[in-house]
Amino acid sequence: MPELPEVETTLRGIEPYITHQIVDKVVIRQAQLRWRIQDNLSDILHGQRIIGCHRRAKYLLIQFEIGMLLIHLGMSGSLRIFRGILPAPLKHDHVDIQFKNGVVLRYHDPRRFGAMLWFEEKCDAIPLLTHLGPEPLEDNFSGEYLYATLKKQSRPIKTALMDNEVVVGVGNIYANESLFRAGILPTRAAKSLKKKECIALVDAIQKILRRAIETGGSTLKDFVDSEGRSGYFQQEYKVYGRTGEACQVCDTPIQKSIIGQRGTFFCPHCQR
DNA sequence: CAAGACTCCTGTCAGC
DNA sequence: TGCTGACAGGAGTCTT
Repeated sequence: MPELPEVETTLRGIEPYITHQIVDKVVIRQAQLRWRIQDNLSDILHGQRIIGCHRRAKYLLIQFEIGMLLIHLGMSGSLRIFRGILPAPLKHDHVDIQFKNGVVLRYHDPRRFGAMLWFEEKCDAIPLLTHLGPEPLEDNFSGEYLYATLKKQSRPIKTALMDNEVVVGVGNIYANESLFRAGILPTRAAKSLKKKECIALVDAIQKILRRAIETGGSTLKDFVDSEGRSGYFQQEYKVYGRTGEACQVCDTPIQKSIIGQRGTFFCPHCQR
């Protein structure tokens, strides 16, 4: 799935083209995503101007004067901008948002785990957004914060990292990679981490996410950014999907296990 | 209350 | 080669 770097990359890709633009219509070819897109979305948005685009966790928030369109890319979603001639929709091109100036924002999502929801209430009244923890790249996500938060948690550290109430935007791939870089076994009880380890872990998460954003961001091989280029962060995985391969640091074979129903990859020698 | 299982969906890949 | 089945994955929700 697009993890946070992909969502951020997507935001940066679409934002310049759609901010201040006025919606002409919304064409919905497949409304059944994770939740059904409401039928009258085109009526609601017709003639409405986008006043800003933001990201919170992996949610894209498209702000209008009368409300907000929340878009989640699920695990296989992508958004593309088209100007000029609009190509015929491909399979899984579920929604087009057409603007008065001719620009089209097209939503593509083969597995339909994504979402496109309209809210008229304020952000702090939207349940999806109210229980989210800190953004991983902001100052309030620190080693001290993580240490304090995990202090009483007996669940595995990897499970805690992937919990959006602890920190948002760390999905399975980045949880695996950051634990490897911090030298921490994913099975460790969260509360067993020393403050030093929490600091190292936060540092690893931030380095990996920043690097992924810099390189354009990609997790799934079919991720496509807003102009249709695919990312290439997947070339840099150290443990994810490398079961049996030699650890790049110590040559020990990478092991795989399942934690919280998620594939978990680690080096039993480098991670303690 | 916490932890785990289940759910949505389709493309991909292993196994026969 | 073709078919079947398992699997992946974010995150809300239901079950234990």
